[in-house]
Amino acid sequence: MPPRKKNQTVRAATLADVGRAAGVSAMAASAVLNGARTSSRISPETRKRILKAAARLAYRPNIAARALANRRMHALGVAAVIDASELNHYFLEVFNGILEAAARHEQNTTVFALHDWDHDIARLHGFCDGRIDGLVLLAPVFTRNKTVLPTHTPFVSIHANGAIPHVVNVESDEERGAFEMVRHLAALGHQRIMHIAGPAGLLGTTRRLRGYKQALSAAHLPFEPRLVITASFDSPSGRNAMRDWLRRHAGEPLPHAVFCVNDSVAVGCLEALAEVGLRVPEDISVAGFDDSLAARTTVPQLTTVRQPLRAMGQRAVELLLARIASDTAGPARAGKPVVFPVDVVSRASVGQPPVVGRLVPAQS
Amino acid sequence: MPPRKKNQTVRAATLADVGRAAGVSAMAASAVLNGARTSSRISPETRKRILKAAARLAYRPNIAARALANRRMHALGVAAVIDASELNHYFLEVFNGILEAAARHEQNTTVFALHDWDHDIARLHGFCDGRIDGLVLLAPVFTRNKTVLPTHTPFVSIHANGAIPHVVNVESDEERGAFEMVRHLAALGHQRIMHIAGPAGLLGTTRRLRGYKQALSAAHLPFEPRLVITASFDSPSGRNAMRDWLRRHAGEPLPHAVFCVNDSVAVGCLEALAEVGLRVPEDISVAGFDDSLAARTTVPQLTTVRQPLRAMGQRAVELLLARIASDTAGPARAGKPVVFPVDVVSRASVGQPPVVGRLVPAQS
DNA sequence: CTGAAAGCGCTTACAG
DNA sequence: CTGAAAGCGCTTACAG
Repeated sequence: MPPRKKNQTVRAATLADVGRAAGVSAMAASAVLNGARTSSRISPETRKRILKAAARLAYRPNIAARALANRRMHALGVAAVIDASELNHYFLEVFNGILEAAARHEQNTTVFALHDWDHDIARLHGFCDGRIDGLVLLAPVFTRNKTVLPTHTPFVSIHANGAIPHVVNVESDEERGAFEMVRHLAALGHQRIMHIAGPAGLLGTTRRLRGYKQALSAAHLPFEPRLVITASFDSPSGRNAMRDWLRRHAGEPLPHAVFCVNDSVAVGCLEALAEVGLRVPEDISVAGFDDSLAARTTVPQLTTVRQPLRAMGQRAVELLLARIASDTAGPARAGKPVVFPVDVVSRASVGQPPVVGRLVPAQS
Repeated sequence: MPPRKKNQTVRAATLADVGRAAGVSAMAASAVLNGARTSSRISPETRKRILKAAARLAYRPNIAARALANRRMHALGVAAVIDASELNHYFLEVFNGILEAAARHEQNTTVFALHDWDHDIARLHGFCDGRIDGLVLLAPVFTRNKTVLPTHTPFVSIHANGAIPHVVNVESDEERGAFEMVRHLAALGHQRIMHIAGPAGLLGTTRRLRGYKQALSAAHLPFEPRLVITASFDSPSGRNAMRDWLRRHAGEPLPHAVFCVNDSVAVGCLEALAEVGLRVPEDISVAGFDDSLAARTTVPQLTTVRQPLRAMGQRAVELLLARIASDTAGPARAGKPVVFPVDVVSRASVGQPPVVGRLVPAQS
């Protein structure tokens, strides 16, 4: 019986090994292989010898050692809550942007999954232990008065739910997005425009509601409080909210359109309308916000507001790298958020209002 | 004018700093703060002094230094192609599982985004430079004969498209999933069951097709080659494939059901059917595979095959950690893939076959 | 119970 | 053009 191949992990080659093999110092090898300093200081022949030895030994620089010597990990962190299935698409888009930008700048990306921002603040501190050079906070929601962030690490946030001291926030013009959408609906002739708002107290909810109100006023449409209802950010809550409203208002005039706080809620809204036999957009139009994956897979596809999530992720990384390079964890340009524009994306869920006003169907 | 607050990043405190502040050696501080070795070797009072000093200085261990000393980064890598929007949901689910398991074992997770497995093999080598202790290959597709993976790093793959030497693969029983789905359709009375297959040459395509054929045969249904068409894994290709087929077979008997290679293709199939006025599931049933996000947002929702993606991600991490602990990069249990069971998830897109056989509608 | 020493693998000055 | 030395911040033996 042949001896079993053990295939034990062999110690990886070091610069010293390479130097020895090439008959030079580890230093010379360093200059050639990882040389920040011009490797022109090494003679061409020596250089070739070193390169050959490195190839033969399959030399790979040890990142930890380099990081220790340089005091830079060339790694960025991303802290996010990503369990909630409803945020998946949001996370993925932004995350892709982050990865792209990080890769372009030869930075690693480490992901820290949180469950709850307030609760996990200690873990957040734990991440800032030299393994990353800076941290992107993805949609952080700190509700406590004074949340203390680690001081030795530069931060950038995306869609922060409120200003965080010393942290630049990357956000989109949600208020304008809501405004444009509702203006779009009004321009099509919709007059009774309903809004399914998000949970109270969140910045996104407030901004989108504000845009809705302003657009109504700009279109000289009355603001009717009973046309504003509340949901969470997920589709079941959207479905329930809409279902509920329909039940209570049977026999009354049907809204011409519903502007939902996000796409998931809009999906729930579509379901509730389908349940009572209302057709979208023939009987009633529905609009969302986010342009998530869901927006393109519903039937009909959702008219919605698109935020340039990928670009926002990229921008966050660039801001963060600038912050790291400038070596300040402090308020480089704090308080001045970077705001991205948004677009209305027209799809099939929004059409003309019906010529003959419809009523809310009686429930079975 | 007050002097501008510069807020320069101050050097983070080290063990030496803490030791000095507490009047002990760095070593004593190490034992108390990061102590693998019982910190009982430090007297309670000293211990308290050290803890207090550490808190005052906001001491954080430097991960790079620790990694260098330990030769272990406590970090895992995940290499994946994640741009393709169609893989998003797949990636997210698995990734969540990976993050959970990694966090449970106090491991970091670093993501390496690839564009193409064959092409990026050099970058893959580049990642294995001491920054991670092991690497999860997510759905790798190597098409070259001999792909050489780095030798000093343990690997685990998920859904590898073919065996990779020395790498344990975590996969699901796709063949059985396809079999069960088609058997389910046949049991409902569907006889003419169409299959929209994936691109040729991929393992997933082959396995699902094989399950389809076996189920037909088990149900004593004839295998009709013209009922098998090919698409990619995305919905536009699914739509086109179905559209095309309908166009060519106008006036012929309509299939009772369509089993699609994945949910995205099923979404495209739904669209093509809707275009010609066919109702799902009244006129024809449609089934997918994957139970992706799309499966729950279509109208009607998709009957599909669920793979336990999250659990598979977790398992991959556990296998990888075992491999790392055993300190072998070699074939610990190579060649023996870990196979997860799959389930048929019943939703509204599959119903009874129509009592009166329908014909493929003539195209406008 | 505690400390001085050596080493992890790399860099960056500083000498030749 | 090249090398010996010191240091990044932590650990792990080894002495007291």
